[in-house]
Amino acid sequence: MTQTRTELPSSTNGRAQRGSYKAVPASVSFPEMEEAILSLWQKKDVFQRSMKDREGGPEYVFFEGPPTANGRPGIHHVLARAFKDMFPRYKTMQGYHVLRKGGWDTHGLPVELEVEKQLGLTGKEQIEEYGVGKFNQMCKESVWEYLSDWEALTERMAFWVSLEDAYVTMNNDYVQSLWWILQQLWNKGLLFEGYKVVPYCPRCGTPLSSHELSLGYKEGTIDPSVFVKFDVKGEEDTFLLAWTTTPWTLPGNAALAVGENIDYLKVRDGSGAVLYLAKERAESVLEPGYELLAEMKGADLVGKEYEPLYRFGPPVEERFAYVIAADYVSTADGTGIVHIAPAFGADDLAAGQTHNLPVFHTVDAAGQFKPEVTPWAGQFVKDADPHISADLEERGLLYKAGTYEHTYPFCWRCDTPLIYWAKETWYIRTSDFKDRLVALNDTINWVPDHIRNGRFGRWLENNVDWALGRDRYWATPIPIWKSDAPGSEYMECIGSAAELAEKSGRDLTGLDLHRPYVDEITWPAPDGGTMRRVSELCDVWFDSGSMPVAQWHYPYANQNEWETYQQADYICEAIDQTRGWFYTLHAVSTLLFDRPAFKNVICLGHILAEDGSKMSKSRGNVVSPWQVFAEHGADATRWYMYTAGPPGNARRFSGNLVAEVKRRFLNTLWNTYSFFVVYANLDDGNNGSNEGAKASTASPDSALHDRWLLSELNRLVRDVTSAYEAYDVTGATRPIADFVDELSNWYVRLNRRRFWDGDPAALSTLRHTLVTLSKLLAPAIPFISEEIYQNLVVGVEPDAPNSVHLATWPHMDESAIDDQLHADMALAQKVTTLGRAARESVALKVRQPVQRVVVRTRSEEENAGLDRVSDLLLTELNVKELGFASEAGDLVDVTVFPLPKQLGQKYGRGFPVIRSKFAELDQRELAGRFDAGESVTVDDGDQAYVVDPEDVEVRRTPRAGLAVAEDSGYLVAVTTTLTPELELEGHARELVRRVQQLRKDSDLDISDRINLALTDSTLMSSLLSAHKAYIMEETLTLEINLTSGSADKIDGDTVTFSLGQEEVTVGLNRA
RNA sequence: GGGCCUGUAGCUCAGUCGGUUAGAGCACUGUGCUGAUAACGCAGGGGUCCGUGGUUCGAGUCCACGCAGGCCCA
Repeated sequence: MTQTRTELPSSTNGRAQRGSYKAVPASVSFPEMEEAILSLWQKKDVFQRSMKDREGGPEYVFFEGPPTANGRPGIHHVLARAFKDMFPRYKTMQGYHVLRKGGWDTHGLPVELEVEKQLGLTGKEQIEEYGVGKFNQMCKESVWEYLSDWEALTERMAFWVSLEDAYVTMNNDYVQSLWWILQQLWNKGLLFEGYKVVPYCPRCGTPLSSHELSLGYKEGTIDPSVFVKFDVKGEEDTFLLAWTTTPWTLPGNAALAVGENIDYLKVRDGSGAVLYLAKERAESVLEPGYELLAEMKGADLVGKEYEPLYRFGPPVEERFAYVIAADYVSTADGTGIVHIAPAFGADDLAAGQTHNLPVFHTVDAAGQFKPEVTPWAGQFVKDADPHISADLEERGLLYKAGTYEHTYPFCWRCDTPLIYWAKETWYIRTSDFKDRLVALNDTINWVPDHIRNGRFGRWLENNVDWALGRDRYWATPIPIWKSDAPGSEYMECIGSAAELAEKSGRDLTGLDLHRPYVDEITWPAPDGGTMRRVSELCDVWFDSGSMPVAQWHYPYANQNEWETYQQADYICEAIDQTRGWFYTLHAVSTLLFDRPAFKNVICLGHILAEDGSKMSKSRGNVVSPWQVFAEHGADATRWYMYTAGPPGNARRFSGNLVAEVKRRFLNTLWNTYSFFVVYANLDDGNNGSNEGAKASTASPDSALHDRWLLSELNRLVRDVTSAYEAYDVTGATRPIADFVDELSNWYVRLNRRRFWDGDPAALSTLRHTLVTLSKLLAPAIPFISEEIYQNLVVGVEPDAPNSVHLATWPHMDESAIDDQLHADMALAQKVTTLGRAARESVALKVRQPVQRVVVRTRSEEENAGLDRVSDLLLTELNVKELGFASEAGDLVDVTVFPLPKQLGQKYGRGFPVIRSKFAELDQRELAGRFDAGESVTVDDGDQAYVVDPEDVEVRRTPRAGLAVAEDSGYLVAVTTTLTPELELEGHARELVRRVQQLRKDSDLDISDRINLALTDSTLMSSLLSAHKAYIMEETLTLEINLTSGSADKIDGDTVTFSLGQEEVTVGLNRA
């Protein structure tokens, strides 16, 4: 509040600064201006100071989701970085200290693949041959391939983040923090080895990554299709019918799954056997001639037990061979009853975990049946398929068999069909924390809101244990050492390099905590074996999800920093991170600290090409950020990102779309700013001949306009601030664009005369508005806001902070907000628009004054409001008097409009009755009764409805001699008859306009004085006798000479045009 | 196959608690404009509010079932 007052002295602020602003060109190259601002920031060290100056203030914590620098940054990174940048800037201006520590993600498969490509290697065998040490060294270097691109782009778009201080996930300090976290989990018993179903190549003996998997899908693969009968216990000759294309998984069967809400049938087939299957599948699966016995829901089948097809190996304790419900069961193919083999399908394994089913791991690492599967031991599983079918057929358990054509994955390297196969790997037991994960998520502010209980919430509700292990090379080694003594289960989890040194009794200073070096560290196990590291590495998502801890090398250093920065106020990434970074941050924080890692998160949609298609290299529709910055600037790009639509939606992007916001918003802002500087810099010498005009600025209207603008400005501060507080980015930006439009096309346009006259109140109001805007815009468009602030504030106020990004956020001055004035002015704008439309309809140009405007509003209050701004309205519409339709007597048609909201809520189904009854009545009489404050009762024979005056709107429509325009209950009419006086005034204005245009065309300075020569006529002499002073004053004319006779006697720059019925020539000479 | 999101004018998007005739910008056409503005004002054409059914006096808005597109997973 103090701020508002100090910056708005009523006296001489605008005047005092005349000539003191840097001249501003009307058109500007934003990219060039931005480059200049970048070096200004550099010179003044503004970014560092924006953090340093706020030390001691409350902390606002931002976490940077680390990108990988081994790919080139694209426009989608600009999107994310624009949104990341905004809130730290806002909070800094609010007085918070915001540390902006950067980060880099450096491990993982993409890095390895890049290096494999460089070295021409294909596959793990070749990597091992090449040497893991050398390979990882290459990875370590490859990580920084595009670092300079990232740094340059980050700077150019003004994303303020400390890259020199960034955390790097591959550094030993970082890795040791990860080890510490794993040791914490280990101590809590949350790390365990279990099965994970992976796509597996039995020939290569290796799982495939999803990336490799996608290389090898083949359409039209032919596989067996068998329908198997599972004998239901306790029901004579009755079977559950299930379908599979992988008979070799049947010895691993542990259960059958149905969909709870799917309809099932019990039928008797031709052979007399009774079968269960889904109703929807019966027609296509069953041989014709079956008999329907019963119909039931899947839920009714749950729990039924059946005879296992096979019993290999030792007996198991767990209950199995019964029907469970699973929501992934469908009736798109098969029988609606799904065979569950936990060792051979990801869904199967998850269902098995849920129901505590045994995992029958019947297949070895070579894809062959294990010895206990006696009939087919040692056979490759795919080769065993026909034998298994034959066996079932023999036992009467095969309903039918055939082939099935589908898309199936093959090894991209050796073309062997892949199998889905349960591999032992390390897990984090997150599923134990499912309830906490869900409960803590409920406290997070998600933008958009639906992610919380939608995509993210559902993902948490279906939480399965986090498969942490990876069989690769370039990632954080899992720090578990295991005794190699036969049969030994002795293991230790190591939390730091120092601990490892102590265990091994070696000096490990300088040891690179990656493969193969950590694998070389061993020590004797207590049980006589040797402690060796397990072979696996961590999922790289564990790296980034652990950054709150690991970016500080906690707990081995920086305890204070950790205390301060352990929980983020704000993070922001794209929607694909729900199962990536958002999840891993949340999981690590929940398991370790039982609290969320972040309080607010903006989840961005993806960027699409201009036509809505995906942006990809192969389509050739990728937009380079550099090109857009060079053409339109970073501010324009950022502003487009913020305003184009809700952040969670996918947004289309192209240079054209950015060009549009630049033109519409940034240019308008810039021109308003440039306008201000031009007039604020005009020197006093210009005003000698303007004394008369100057007096007019003292009209009460000027105070009204200033009050209105300041009221709007403070409303804007209020709305933008609360939008920022709610992480509502469109709410924090779009209203500013609307405001700037009003500022330029309403306030400035209506008050041009005052600026010309140097009215201090107008200048100081506009300056205050522009300065406030520069602050409100600083977090969004850091360059232009800085440019404006530098000129309007730093240049003239030596004590002010010397960057807008070091300034404090504007305070809202509640006392300046006048809601009534807001409503009055909005109504005036509405009426002005309608009035112009009315003029348009009879081709009455605004320059031609008319006598009277008649307005119909929706209430008496609105009439009063319009009355308060009537001067303005009369000027805008160029009319002499304002009247209201209610006073117009017989000149109006009257209708009574029943208001649906009021009457609908009162009478419900009675509303249409009232409406039709009213339509039948005499409108003038009906209106008269309501006008008199009476209530009117209508009766439909059953019920009487009382309608009060406030339930209706009486609409009066002017008739004769008026031009009319109407919209949503408002109506504006203007008189169309012109008196000679009105016509003459119109001519005077026309003449002035022509002279002004001539001045412009003659390249005169706006303050040059002129002499005019005019062709003489009767019209001209009456025009001059009535309006000479006006014409001279408006056009800065010192002398007017009338020339009789031919127009070519007139010298100087001339223009000829028709005025009324006459041809007129004007000649202009500089005085 | 599952989950989440989106669908409103040729394009980009608003649309409050269900309530008066569904709006804005761009583009197009016409026209106007008194000295910042490659700007602005006004008008015109342009709508199956994705579809079907339901709830309601009343549905772009609420419910159900579909369709299309996007994303994530399988």
